[in-house]
Amino acid sequence: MPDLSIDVVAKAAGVHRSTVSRAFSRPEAVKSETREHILRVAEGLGYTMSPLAQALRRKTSTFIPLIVPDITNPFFAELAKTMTQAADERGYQLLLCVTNGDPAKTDGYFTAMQAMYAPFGIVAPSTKVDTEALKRFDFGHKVVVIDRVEGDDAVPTVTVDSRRGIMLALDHLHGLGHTSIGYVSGIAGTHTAQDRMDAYLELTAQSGSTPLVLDSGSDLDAGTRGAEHYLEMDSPPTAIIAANDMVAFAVISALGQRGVRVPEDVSVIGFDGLALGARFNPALTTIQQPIADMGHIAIELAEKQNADGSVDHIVLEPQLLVRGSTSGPRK
Amino acid sequence: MPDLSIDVVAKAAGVHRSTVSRAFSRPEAVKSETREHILRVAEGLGYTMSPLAQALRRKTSTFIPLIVPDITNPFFAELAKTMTQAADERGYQLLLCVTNGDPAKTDGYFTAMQAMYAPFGIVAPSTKVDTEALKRFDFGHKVVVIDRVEGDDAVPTVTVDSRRGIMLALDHLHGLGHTSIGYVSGIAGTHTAQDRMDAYLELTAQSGSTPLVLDSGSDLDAGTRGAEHYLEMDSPPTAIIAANDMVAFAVISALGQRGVRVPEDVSVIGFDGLALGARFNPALTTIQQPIADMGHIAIELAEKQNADGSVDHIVLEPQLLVRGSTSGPRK
DNA sequence: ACTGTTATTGCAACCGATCTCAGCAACCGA
DNA sequence: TCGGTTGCTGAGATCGGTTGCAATAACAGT
Repeated sequence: MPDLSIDVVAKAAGVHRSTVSRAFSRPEAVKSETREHILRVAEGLGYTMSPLAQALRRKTSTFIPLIVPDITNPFFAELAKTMTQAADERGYQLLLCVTNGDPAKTDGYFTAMQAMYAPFGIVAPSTKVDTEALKRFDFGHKVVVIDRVEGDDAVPTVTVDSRRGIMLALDHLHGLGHTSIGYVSGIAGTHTAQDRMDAYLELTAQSGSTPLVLDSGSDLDAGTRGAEHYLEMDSPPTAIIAANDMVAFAVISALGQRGVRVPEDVSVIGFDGLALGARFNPALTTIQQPIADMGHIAIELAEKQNADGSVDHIVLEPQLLVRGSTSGPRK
Repeated sequence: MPDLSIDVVAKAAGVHRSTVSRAFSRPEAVKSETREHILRVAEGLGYTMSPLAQALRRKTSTFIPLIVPDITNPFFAELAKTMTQAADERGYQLLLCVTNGDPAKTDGYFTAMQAMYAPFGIVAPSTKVDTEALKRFDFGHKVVVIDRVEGDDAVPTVTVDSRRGIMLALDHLHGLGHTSIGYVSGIAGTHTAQDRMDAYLELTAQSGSTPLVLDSGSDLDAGTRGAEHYLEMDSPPTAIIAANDMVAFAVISALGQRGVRVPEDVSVIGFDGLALGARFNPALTTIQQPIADMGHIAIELAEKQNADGSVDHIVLEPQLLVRGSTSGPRK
């Protein structure tokens, strides 16, 4: 592969390299006739521009980092999927950055993205986002966060309406005849997690029942602990809301190991709407987040911010997805 | 952030930029005194080298693409996780490339990685790898494949011993007293999938039983179809081997919806050893692949190939992981 | 025919490093 | 003291593009 630089194309097409450059990146600045000729020649040679060289000169690249705590978590995986899609639809390349919840790594990724002239980045946090920390890196580099942030200021966000989601879950369960409904958090740290829990607490109280938090831990073992807690109770709830699908899986699994059946003995509803839920045993009833939309919107927000400086906060509507893990309470 | 180039550091340290360059990338070529001074100054300014500029000049970067068909599949997610880890332990940045099984995209990613001077790439395929296609891009760019390849030649691979895995599963099931054992493929395309199925077929025949393939489709609905097939049988098998964990999940879920219980009515064993399996209902017995090892080894193989041109084919040992989805056959 | 646009294209500096080559000082043995 | 290493640093070309500016061509208007 004879090194294919812009100059060899230029020579082959009989023009100067700046013309080739323009033919690619500013088509309207070149006579259409010439442009087509150049493009044809380039095509023939199998030439593509070097994103590196471009980025270096332009001081802006097409690398966009997606910072997630754990790609193993299907929620982030689905997010990553739709985002890679959305990204390369627009000519970006997604850089997957996995932090394992380590803030130091997050910082590292930020400086790296800075150095690579990333036009912006997407953060799906596992902790409350430190807006100040973000600002430190905000010299021309924008970030959009997939979570709510405190103070509502400089950084665009996209989230789903947690309260509305919990309300949907509660309504569904009430409609089925449940009156005693427990909650397992299993996630903590993000504002979203907080919001879901708060919504549960408030809405339950409002409806006259007493909230019943089976576990508020932040790891996946919350499922196990929640199940144990459930078993110890004199009159356990007839339904359980899990803060997200993964926790719901864990709860059902732990319950199952102890002989409690879902939904026969207790209904369980999750929150996320993972594709995986459809293959669970039983298929999981859940509050579905429009993950695909979130990915696209995150990128749109970032581009919009870059273009006109506007900072939006998009809140999406969740949807109830009824599958097999909920039913009427046992008499 | 006053643009921090190598020149400003050079000026600040009172040396030429080439000395700064050497201080970073070839420390032994600079008087230790000078070097330390430079490093100190750089540190003070908060300077880091531009990976872009480096790559452009050196014609080799630290970007390493990981090409997977679907990050939503937990197997690839776990792989991606350990690989990002392994990658940035060695100073690389992993570029996640999701193909959705589209070979055209794979091609696109290859040319992109070529353009970015990636020192090598990792491919976890969803189809039989076309070695020839790889070669087209092999001008200085190496690839390691997470699957077996035909012909065994120029490309390094890492896989687990499929036959051994199936043997482990079969032994476990036999030990439990099962004699009639079915198989659901649910994946197809890769050599690995082929190998697992072949191993099942052979080993079953060898032990005198007749193989019983419930479904050999390649999508996840194989689970559903397999379950239906199972239900239609006069004397269904007492145990089922699924070609991978995801399919096992699907099978158990589909079976559950039709009132068949695992492991009471039928035992199911998966293949992969996903962390998720521990949270399934019931927790999934499975053949565990050493995914973390695979990630590290893949990178090592690539580096080794770059260094001394050697092409290795590593075959790892799978392990039986007994959890709750298998038990003795019902009388 | 002459001057004032406007459309195209070439020139050359520049982005932030790396690397070969050359220069220079200190050091070595004779 | 002198030629011959050896060690360290500076110069300047180069990687593959981009872009402001100048040059030329083409086209109007009068």
